[in-house]
Amino acid sequence: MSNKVEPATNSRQALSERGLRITSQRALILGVIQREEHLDADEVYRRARQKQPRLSLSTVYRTLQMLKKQGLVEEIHFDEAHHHYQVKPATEHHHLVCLGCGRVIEFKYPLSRLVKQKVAEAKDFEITGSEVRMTGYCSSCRQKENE
Amino acid sequence: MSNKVEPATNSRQALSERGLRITSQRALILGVIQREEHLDADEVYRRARQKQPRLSLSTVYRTLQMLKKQGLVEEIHFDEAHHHYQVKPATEHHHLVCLGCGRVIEFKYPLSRLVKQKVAEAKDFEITGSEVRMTGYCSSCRQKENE
DNA sequence: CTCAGTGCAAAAGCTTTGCATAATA
DNA sequence: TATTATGCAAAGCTTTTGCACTGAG
Repeated sequence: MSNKVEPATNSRQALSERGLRITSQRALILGVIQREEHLDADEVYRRARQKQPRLSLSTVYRTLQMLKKQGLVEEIHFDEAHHHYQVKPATEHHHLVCLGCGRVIEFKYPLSRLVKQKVAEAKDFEITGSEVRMTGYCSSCRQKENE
Repeated sequence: MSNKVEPATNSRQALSERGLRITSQRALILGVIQREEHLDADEVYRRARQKQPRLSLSTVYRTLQMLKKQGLVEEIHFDEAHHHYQVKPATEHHHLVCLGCGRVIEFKYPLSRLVKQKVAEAKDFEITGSEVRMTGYCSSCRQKENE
């Protein structure tokens, strides 16, 4: 009950505490990625432009990069040539990427906390983010192959 | 003792079994990535060109992509805009990427076999590759920050 | 001999950057 | 008002592709 705060509020606070300005563009972009997970830059752009048509793609890139640097957003890597973004999720989940159809399936991965701790200790490394990404073939793609 | 074969031989076999030609370029590229881990395409290119100056960068990209499709090579994703490659390692290891200095630290991760099995069952997914990537700050970067 | 693979050059993304303008604190 | 952030356009990267030629099988 103590630190259950509206995430948008949280992020705004984090920004202004660090002397960063809260512009309408940043608020909008933050809203978009809070509403929907692992969008790429262009998808964020297209959604945001519906509310603010003069928004530029460079602002999207700059904002995403800034949020990443501030630790508010994670960059995730599917098999493609570009990056996807998500606000740091409260309940950690990771990704299964199908090499056949490109579909991305999420899975919860509760062991990671333990693993993180062990790795952090062993390597004297402060871990701020983690991504588990597995590739393979989903059931429907395997079926197709056997026809 | 039974299936401990020279990896290069292994890969060549795998290719010819699938009706793919073994050209001097492919042999060379395979050799390069067997000798050194997580190189990016351009690094592979530069090393390979020392032995075969007429090699083209497109061939490197095409070969790496083909080897990935054949499951002989894994694509790994550091924080940069391009991909790195490694032959599928016998002893699985993953990566810790320092956001301060960019250094990449490897770590062994024995739990993954178990996790893979569980995830594969739960999601009905055939897993062919996995990558665990953690980001954060290494000890020397943390020290610098506290000075 | 045939067709898969290569080299070259050009195209096609995604992402970054310079600079003048606009907006926040 | 003093900066910081934005928009636009152009540049910069990595990666992909078309096409004629070469070489493995």
